[in-house]
Amino acid sequence: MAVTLKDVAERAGVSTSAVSRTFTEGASVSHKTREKVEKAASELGYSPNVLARSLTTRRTSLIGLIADNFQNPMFLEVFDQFTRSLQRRGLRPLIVNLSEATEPETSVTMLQQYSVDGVIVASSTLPRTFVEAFRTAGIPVVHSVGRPSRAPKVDVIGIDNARCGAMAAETLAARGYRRVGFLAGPQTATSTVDRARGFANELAHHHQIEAETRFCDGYSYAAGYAAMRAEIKAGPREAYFCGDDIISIGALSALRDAGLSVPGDVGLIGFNDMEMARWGVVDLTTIRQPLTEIIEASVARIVSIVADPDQPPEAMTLPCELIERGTLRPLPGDG
Amino acid sequence: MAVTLKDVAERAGVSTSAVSRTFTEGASVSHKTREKVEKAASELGYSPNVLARSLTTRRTSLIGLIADNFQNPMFLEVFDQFTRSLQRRGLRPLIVNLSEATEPETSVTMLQQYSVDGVIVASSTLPRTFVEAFRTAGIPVVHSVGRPSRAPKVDVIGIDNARCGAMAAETLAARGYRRVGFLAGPQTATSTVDRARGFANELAHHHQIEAETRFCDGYSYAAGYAAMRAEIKAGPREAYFCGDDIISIGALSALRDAGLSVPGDVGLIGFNDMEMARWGVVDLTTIRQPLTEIIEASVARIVSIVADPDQPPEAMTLPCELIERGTLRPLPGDG
DNA sequence: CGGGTGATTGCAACCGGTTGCAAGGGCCGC
DNA sequence: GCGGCCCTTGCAACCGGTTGCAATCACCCG
Repeated sequence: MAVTLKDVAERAGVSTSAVSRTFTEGASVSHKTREKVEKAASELGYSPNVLARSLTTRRTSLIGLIADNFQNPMFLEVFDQFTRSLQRRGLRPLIVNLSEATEPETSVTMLQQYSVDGVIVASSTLPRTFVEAFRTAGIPVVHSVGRPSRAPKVDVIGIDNARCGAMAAETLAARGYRRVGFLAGPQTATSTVDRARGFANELAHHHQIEAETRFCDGYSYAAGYAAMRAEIKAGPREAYFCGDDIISIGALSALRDAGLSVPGDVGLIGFNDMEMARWGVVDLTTIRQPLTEIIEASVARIVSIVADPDQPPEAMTLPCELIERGTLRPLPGDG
Repeated sequence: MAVTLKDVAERAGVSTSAVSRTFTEGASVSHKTREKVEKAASELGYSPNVLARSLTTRRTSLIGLIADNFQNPMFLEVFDQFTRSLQRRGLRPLIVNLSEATEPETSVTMLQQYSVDGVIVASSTLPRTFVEAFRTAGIPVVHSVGRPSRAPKVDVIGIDNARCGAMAAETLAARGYRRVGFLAGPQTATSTVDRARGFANELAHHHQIEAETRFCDGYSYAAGYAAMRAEIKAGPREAYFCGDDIISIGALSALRDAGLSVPGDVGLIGFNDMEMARWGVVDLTTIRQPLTEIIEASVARIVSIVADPDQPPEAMTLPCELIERGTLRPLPGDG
């Protein structure tokens, strides 16, 4: 059916090695042979079978891309950037949607069966052990949007979540909010735990501020909406730090549905600065996570590990910044 | 490095064929041999190399999934559902992000090199010829969210865009709007052209209604926002049919930013019924595209074609329905 | 013109599996 | 106890490539 190396070799009147070499960068082929082969190949419409090649070269250019959150629109940006970045380097993303099953073994086995060159885990909620399972299996892996630590067991690229929590706390404090809350992500997500810790630690310096945390079921609109409904029922606080922009938007909707205004009645500060935060109907004050940089670094890192697997794992922490928009009241004396 | 068939065979004291057969459904192996092999395999942590196997079986379980719009949050739902649906059937999605280059040859060659079993093109904007290139190359292909037609050259699963355009027109007419507009997608997208035609044809029955079409740069928030800005500048119409929910949301934001209320000053009806349309801050009246059904049917179809490639291509048209929310004024006499 | 050099080439083994075929083995009935 | 049948099993060829090695070739120099 498909045209093979042998077909080309026959047509060009050379050995299969010659053909193979024509398609292998840096192999020794004379100009004349190359011409004959290329002519035959293009007449036949030949292109080498990457999978067969991978058997001997031990390179598939396949990269497993694992994600577990398809409810958060930010992940479309994540996919867009990852797929583009990988493609630009000639790599192919093999997607694993982890929404259904989360045992590491399944994913490890599956990606092993496909001989992926490496794996990128793009999740801030998956446990560290999940990611480590790949390294244990000898598959190069990078944890993107993960939780950096000292002496990490796998490569991690992410942000200082505790620092970000503190940043949110400072921001709320500076605006004079006294009764504040943290609408956190799921309690099992390390990112949430760190943000909560940073938030609480910073607020400990501000004795007049009283804070409370409520965990959401997930990083999703529905979870944010439900959490804010519960808050409203219990009597809402003055302002909330939300563990993710999408939670903010859920909360924002719940507030508006309840006839409360933002930032008039309640202030909100989100996290991520996804594209929707900029939308006029949302206009969310938030803490920006440098997504593009994280993704670019993750891809660069996996490429580097694939090329030289014996590198010790590193943690890379990228800086976040406050993006002020319209969901918090202005700084006192600011107009 | 990795453990192979041969390692297992040696350890189990059997031939490689025996091992291969234990891992092949329906092959003839005695209970005793199978036990020995399974024991050895699990001790060694063996799992067969799918790529090597594919060389002889001619099946990779790889399905190319091509998309060209990562600006529209609806596509996260599309990815979620496609990846899950494929995984459920033991298939692996190989993503191609077409945002950068759109020559069919590149994608065809690339997917051919990876011996994908089939390809799903998930786009309502890519030209038909793009999809047909796969069939020409002998790769099973399904055009999902495409434009069904009589005697299609490739399998297509989609909706009746003209009918949907008409539905939008009827809806606006019934609510007594007189000066209406269509904020269309890109002029090159067949989906847009069909919707525009249906919209215009239906309005032709309503002589008192005056309509106009404005094409957007793409199915994105930014495009919708910009288009509505231009409309406002030119003096906005009473209501708009938007070629996509995301365009509606862009338009909605532009209207609110300009101090206009929806549906008080301007009415909006969208298209797709993506999840965000349900959000409180959006609450968009829209025409629902049966995404889940389209995706499920697309996957079922590609599986069927892969199993039996000689089927003539079919077009499948699924029904849409009006979802009434809060961005159009009520029907006259409706309260 | 012979020997030496480096570039080019083909052979054959190999990558990790599958599978047609024929031989071997167990079990049955007679 | 024997022949026959069917289930198991291993051999070896093959899937579509790559690559070490040795042979060949062209060319240069003395």
